[in-house]
Amino acid sequence: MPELPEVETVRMGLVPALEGRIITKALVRRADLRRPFPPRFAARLEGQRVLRLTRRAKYILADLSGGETLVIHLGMSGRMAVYAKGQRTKLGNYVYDIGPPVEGRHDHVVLETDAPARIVYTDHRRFGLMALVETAALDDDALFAGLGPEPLSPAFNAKMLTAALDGRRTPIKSALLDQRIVVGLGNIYVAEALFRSFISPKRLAGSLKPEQVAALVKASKQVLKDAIAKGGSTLRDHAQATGDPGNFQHHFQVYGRAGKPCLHKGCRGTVKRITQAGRSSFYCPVCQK
DNA sequence: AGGTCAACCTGAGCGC
DNA sequence: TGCGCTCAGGTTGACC
Repeated sequence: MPELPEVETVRMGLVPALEGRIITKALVRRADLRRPFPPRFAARLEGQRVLRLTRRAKYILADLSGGETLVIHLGMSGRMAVYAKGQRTKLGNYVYDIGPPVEGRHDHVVLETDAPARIVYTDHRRFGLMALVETAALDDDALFAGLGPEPLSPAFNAKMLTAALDGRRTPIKSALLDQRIVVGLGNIYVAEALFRSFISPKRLAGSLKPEQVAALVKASKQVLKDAIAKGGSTLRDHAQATGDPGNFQHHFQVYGRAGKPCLHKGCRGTVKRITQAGRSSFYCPVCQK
């Protein structure tokens, strides 16, 4: 599912239910996702107050009053949905109501807070993860050490990206997916950012001209901002914390548009789909060089 | 060292 | 109705 805009959308939706609230109950319905849940996971969450809810890369971070941070990754298909007390919400095939513990087959974690609210983590592919890390040592944890800068921060700029791409013989598509270079971009937004900057995904990372690097930085920031404003992109699984789908999929300019006309003004090209590093890339061979 | 690729897992969609 | 195949917002470890 989620690249930065989807994770950020979910995080913002969780704030009213979690930030400043006490986790009154935690239910963990299986032993693992992509990795095992931490030992005594539910017990370490219950009674904790969530001091703040932030995001780093594609991880949601909940700093807890006891000094640990709950780290959540949504993998490819993870969702987190909030149900306020007394509110009935239809999500997929299931109807939830706070009170009776009715969950679907892939609802792996349920948190309740004194908001009051119930938060349900759903992930049918189980590529997500949850971890507990000492807040003070967060940056040193293996999950975060070595991550590149946040794409929407000033730390992600042309100078920095030029240095990171220097000498790299991997396609620019692969380089941008590498979270050690810059975090948050995934298959969709890399395609969109390259399209907006007229750069072919096949170009070797180290071969970009300075003005192309600058354009890529600018386009990356802009497409991520645009997508956040639309609640992210829903292909299949992404949902905002309300359960509603995102809207940015209606604004894709190349992703998923193979065989359709290039949308760049004056370009008569046709969008092409190729496979790079085992994943689909979409681009216009005519105007993306 | 740097780069590519399969593996993790389930479900949806398609052709036959 | 069902089977087999392909594909899907990510990350990682094994391999060249």
